[in-house]
Amino acid sequence: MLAVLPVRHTPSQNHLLAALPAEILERLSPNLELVSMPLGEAICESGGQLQHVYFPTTAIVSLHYIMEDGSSAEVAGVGNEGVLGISLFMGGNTTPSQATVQTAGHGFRLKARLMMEEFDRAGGRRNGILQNLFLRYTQALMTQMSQTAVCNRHHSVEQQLCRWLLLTLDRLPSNELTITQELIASMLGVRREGITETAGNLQREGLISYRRGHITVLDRAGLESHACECYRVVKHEFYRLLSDTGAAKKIRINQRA
Amino acid sequence: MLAVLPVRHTPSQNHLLAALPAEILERLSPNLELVSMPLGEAICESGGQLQHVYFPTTAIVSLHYIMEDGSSAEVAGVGNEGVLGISLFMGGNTTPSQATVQTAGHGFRLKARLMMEEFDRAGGRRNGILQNLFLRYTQALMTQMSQTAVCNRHHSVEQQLCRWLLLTLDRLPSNELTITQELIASMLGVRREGITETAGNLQREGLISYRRGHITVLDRAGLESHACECYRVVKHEFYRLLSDTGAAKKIRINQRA
DNA sequence: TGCCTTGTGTGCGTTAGCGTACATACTCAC
DNA sequence: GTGAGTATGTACGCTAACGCACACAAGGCA
Repeated sequence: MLAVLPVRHTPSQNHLLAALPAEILERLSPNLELVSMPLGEAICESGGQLQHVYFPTTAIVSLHYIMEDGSSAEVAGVGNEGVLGISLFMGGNTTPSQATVQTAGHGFRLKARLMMEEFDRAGGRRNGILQNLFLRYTQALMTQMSQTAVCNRHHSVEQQLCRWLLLTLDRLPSNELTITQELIASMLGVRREGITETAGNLQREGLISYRRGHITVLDRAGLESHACECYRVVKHEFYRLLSDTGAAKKIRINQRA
Repeated sequence: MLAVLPVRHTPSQNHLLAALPAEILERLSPNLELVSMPLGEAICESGGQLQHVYFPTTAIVSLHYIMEDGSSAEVAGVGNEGVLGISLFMGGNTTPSQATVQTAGHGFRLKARLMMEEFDRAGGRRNGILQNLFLRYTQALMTQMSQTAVCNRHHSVEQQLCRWLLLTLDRLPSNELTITQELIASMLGVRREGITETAGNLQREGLISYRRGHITVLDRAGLESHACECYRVVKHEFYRLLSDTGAAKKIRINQRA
């Protein structure tokens, strides 16, 4: 087996970091610590004082709530498009929901104190660019939560599974997700058997193929047509609020002007 | 008929405004415009450029999403504890969800520009006190959205109705809500008949009584015991993040120190 | 007063998803 | 290779909530 190459991990694999002006990113970089995020690990937000915020690069984290009777449901996901620990700069320092790694991978973390320094830094004519970006991300996250609420109310398990697969796929480099049906079921808050049946249908229709713990998306467009509008709404809103991956340079130019 | 007495309306009837240090509230007051918010009126956030933010005093506004097929569901409510138009300072300027007055009443509004000036104002050692307060409110709102998602997934219509009644009641001065079962149904995203049946049960148990368009809560504790944990979670989180109604003075003192 | 709109009550049959139980089939570690 | 442990497949009865259809009643307005 070849050695793992951590060299391949760079902060800009996280879109939020990548969208920062070079000046800020350079200032933060020395303090961005590469961490491995194994499946099932609890990331901050679980109750205690927040020590770090996390910027996933290849990992995906699920924000979910576990109820008194043990059942649970995801309210949103966070991958390379976002950041974990927003309750730090939102002022609450924690949330009632849990954050658990749903797809193992890596990410960068930043000490809470440094995050806050940067967040509170006054920028040009407005408050910090980072603050502006992170608040826009937070709004996009709210849209994801709202849409989850609506989706849970009105859409079928099949529609929801398709939505979930697409949202997850969008955070990954390949078209294969490594996850069990059991875990998907607990994210969606439905029975495992429901996922088995639905996944079977999707496979029969040639949209996906899967084997024990692995799902490969064969027909993305097909999945989209089976998904509810929620996928599009969330996607569109993330794009609208955070199409900064390309706009980063513009901001940088404005900043220097 | 006696004349309506708008004199009775003061900004501090809105808890968020009341929690502001006197200095800030005094600065804002001349620009706070008292507005009537009639049932069914659409409040900002519906797509266009945001002109004002709204601070309800006696009105209650529902944030909900209307789907392509016309069905809808509430994702959160905003009453005298909050503010409408957070997407202004969050940077998105609009949201995919709608905001509609669910209980007629009044509120104060503030021009978008003035809101932003105050939001971006650097306070003492940290950024503005107002910013801090409003971001904490936003986090509480996120909790409400998350919990709605979870509740929609797992809880019965009865549990949800109880939760909804309690949350609405907490925003009103009396124990009577003026609303039709039809409207409640569309908020919860369930059939009207489902509400009729459930409300009938609650009435039979002596928890509420109602007549055409009016519901009176008779046994608050009883309702709580029929509601799911979601009510408590949301309530607790609002308290944790915004128990500033009393803390306002403390902040003011700190500010002057 | 009486109409007419709007809200509420009730009764179907239908269905998606649940809970439970158990059978089969991968894979990984040994 | 073999077994243990975990993942997936399938079946069956059950229930909450749905969609629809219609009866009835309350209250505002003429």
